Amino acid sequence: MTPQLPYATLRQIFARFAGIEPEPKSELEHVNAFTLLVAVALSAQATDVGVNKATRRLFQIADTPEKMLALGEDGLIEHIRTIGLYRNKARNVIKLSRLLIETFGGEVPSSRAALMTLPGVGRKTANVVLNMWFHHPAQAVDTHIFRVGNRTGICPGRDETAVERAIEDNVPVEYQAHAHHWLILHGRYICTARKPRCGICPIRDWCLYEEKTA
DNA sequence: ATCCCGAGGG
DNA sequence: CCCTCTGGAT
Repeated sequence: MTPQLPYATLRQIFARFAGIEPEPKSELEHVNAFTLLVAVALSAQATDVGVNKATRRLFQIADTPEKMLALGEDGLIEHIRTIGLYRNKARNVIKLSRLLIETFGGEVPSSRAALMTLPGVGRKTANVVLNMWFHHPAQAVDTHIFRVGNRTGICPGRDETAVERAIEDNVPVEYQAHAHHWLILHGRYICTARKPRCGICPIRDWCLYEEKTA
């Protein structure tokens, strides 16, 4: 495994991220807590661009659990057919909407345990909602953060939970609130899975990745 | 470990 | 063609 970069180096790396983008935010479109939850659930193994394309119209029709139930599973499928895994996602969103109404008073719950009782909501999705909506210092580890964390040495770990711990234990506290989105954006546009753009990487000086091609 | 599963890029 | 995209349930 790639060794963990020292604390002093992480300070320099995140100071660099903060200089480039002081207020990094999600590129997932949403209008309230419910639509954020749905958008994040739909984003599993899919691009933000693809999810936004589908939810732009969907959320004009169904931006509450009640309206989502009224739309129904088949109606929902018509909107998200262009997103991968759409059958599982449609079923989960309908069941999740019903559960929100029947068990949580129509509100999105604010604890990780409660969020994870919702169908289609695992630890990663729960942590994104906690971070973005409730401003908890929760570290959601997705495909980008897992790859970037291990490739660079910023937050290495064998599985998602280990990476989550590495962030909590090693990233300077003042940077933890924004760490998630900084790492996401870095992974999406610079440290890409297939052909990382090391030639324009702002943290190249500290990176432990060997293949520093252009 | 496997399945789900379309769009976009290379 | 193959790989990747803010995973989760079985």
